[in-house]
Amino acid sequence: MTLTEDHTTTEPDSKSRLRLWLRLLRVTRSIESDLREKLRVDHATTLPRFDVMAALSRHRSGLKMSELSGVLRVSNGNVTGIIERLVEEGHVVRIPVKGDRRASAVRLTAKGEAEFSRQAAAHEAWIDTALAGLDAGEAQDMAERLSALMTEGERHGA
Amino acid sequence: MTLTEDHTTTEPDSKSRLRLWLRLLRVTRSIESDLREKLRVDHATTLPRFDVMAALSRHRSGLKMSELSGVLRVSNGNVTGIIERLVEEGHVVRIPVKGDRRASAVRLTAKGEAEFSRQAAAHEAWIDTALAGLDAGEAQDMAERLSALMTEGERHGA
DNA sequence: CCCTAAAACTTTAAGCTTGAAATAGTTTTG
DNA sequence: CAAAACTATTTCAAGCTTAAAGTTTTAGGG
Repeated sequence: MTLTEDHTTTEPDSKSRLRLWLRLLRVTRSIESDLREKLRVDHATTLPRFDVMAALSRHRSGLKMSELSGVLRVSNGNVTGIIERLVEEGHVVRIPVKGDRRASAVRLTAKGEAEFSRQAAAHEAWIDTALAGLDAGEAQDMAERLSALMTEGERHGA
Repeated sequence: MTLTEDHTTTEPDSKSRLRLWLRLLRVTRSIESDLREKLRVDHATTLPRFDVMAALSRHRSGLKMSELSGVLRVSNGNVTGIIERLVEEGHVVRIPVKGDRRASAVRLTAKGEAEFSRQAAAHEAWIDTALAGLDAGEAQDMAERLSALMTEGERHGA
């Protein structure tokens, strides 16, 4: 169907895509795994906890549990457990939602905010190192192609 | 330091890289999550199980437990549990390693091979759909950049 | 031979994750 | 207004994941 078809070997596009997928998986898993280790060793935390704090950091006024699981695209029950630990650590507080006794919202404490800014700085520096092999132009280029993918797929009502 | 620096806004490269990282994470997580669901619903299995079977499918003569965890880059204990379930399902068998009573190797059964080829076909088709937004050229391009990243980082002795 | 170090695994504790079932509180309807 | 339908969240069971500790076997000296 494509005009740029190679009629000699004619490897189906699905092969290139599969290869890309495997590489995508390898790269993100590798970086993610290093990231987890850094968070564990240097900050005594985990990636899921970091993700939750990042979300709360972008919403200083707090988020309801359901909003949080919506933003992070994870299950409700999942968030319950993570918040439980963040509350124990004193990084997050629960606040009742006025007018609805079923719901409760969560917000970073001062301690949580302070801790998160340290973590976020380290995180950004670390990602910069991990992706140092790409210059800003390449990075932007890839980011655009990826977001094109996302809007096309349009899954999960992103 | 770069010659292509923009002296007006001068956003640091780390910002582009961070954005790329977040998008990378979003895309792979989204696809992975759909993949998990497909495997669960259509094939009554999980991504880790699929990964193990894929590795064994590429090594028909079998792999020792340690080789398997090496190939998959996961911990030893992890593989133990997954193999346990694959054995229960009859998709994999353990074979003693002659000359070393500590070790044991694993291999796909006939049933395992048959089941895996069904799964692999569905998997490739599904990835093809998920990445349909990229043509073969773009896919190859991205794949190359990613592998450059991997060899540079050279982490975990890849 | 014996003793110690290393190797190949398995087990364990703790945390993440999901989908499904259970709770509790709200809203809609007849 | 009471029953039914719906929402927000938690609880549960099962599986994945890791690091650390424990087991069994092998390999190397002495």
